[in-house]
Amino acid sequence: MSLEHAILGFLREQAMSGYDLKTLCFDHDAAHFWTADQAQIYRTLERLEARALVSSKVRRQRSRPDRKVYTLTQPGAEELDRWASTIHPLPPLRDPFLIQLRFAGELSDELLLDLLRSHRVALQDRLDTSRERLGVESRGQSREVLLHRLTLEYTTTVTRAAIDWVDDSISSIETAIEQDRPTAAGVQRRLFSPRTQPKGSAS
Amino acid sequence: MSLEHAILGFLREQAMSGYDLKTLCFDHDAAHFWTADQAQIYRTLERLEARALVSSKVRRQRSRPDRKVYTLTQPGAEELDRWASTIHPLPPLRDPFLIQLRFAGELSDELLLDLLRSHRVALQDRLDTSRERLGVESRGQSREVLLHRLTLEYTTTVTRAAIDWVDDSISSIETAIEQDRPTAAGVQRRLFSPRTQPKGSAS
DNA sequence: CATTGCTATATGTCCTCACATATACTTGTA
DNA sequence: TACAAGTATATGTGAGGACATATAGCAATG
Repeated sequence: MSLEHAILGFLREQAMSGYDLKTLCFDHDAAHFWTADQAQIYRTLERLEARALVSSKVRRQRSRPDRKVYTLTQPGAEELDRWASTIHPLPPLRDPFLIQLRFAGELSDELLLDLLRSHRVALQDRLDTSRERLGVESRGQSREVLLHRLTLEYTTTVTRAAIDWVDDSISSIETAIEQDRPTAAGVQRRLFSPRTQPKGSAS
Repeated sequence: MSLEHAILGFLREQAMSGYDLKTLCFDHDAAHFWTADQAQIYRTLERLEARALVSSKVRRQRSRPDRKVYTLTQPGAEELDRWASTIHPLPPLRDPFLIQLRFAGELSDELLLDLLRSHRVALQDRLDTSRERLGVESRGQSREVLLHRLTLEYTTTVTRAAIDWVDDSISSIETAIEQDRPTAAGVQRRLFSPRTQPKGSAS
């Protein structure tokens, strides 16, 4: 499981509590390539401890709830290395926006374009965030920092490409709408408008 | 749910059985942006019928098992339109390969590069497949065909970008390895090798 | 003094998805 | 004639993940 190994990876870098993993690691470091909610992290830690891949000890704190600090064990480190050196099959793409686009045939032209424009805004926001992090977090030449930088560059590269695709798609659709419009002779050359739109001169 | 609406979308285009949805739609048409196994499709159809978004009738066949053909109902069409015109939040990126890369710090240089090269092969295969489909399936100017083409172009664009990223990453790592090598003076300038590698002159 | 917010862990529940298996009849092949 | 492969639907089960809620003490704010 990916989450299990992500946790093992973070614990290799530093012994931590579940709370730290959530707030420091999954909400920040790994936020651009993997998310996990708190319940999931705690239950995964339990499972990892049951399998002796991590161990925990409670550290009492005055004026704070106790912390359960998890440490990577030797078997845990071995499992992480084994997993990290295994070639895993590429999981299939899975994008709900493409379902939406694929079946947007009945939408009005304006609604369809709005959908794409909103998608672009969301992607641009993601791009801005990852670029900002690239500038701030990627100083240094250690192997760890380089690998971390590469994951951030992945997000920026792929998101940039997605934005380009949105722009091209908007252009394609606008062109199709243009060609669909009545020409000077008032003849509808191509039926691009959705079927729910008026089709001829009726109404 | 995305799968529900994908099924509604396919049924709007053509009344079909669960078997058809699996073999004709999800294994081909939608394979580049959403996959679904057979059990999932059948159970989703049951749920959709219980909510009256689709209706079914059994068509007896000689020399074949009966077919349960599903048709989109009016409420189903309305639900599809409603969903398709709603702006949905962008789901977070989620890529197991980036976890692997992020925690590949202990791997040998060669293993790390092999991982990236294998990933590149898998991506190239995906790119070839989607390009081929773009050439074959995207003839025509109807709105449906255009939208379908756009989804295929998404896959090619984003996959192409991912391949470029892999290539850049391989270069970055090779450069780092190069800089890590002992210089003419035999001095290790930078610790790029993983910690499990020999660190100094010990043994 | 009351409320909100932060630190910290834990549990319940539901949904989606994946994998395996069962059934049943037919056609094509060895 | 036996076996595999195709057509077609259905069920069992478990993993992974999302959301909500509970508990509990302390700090800061109004």
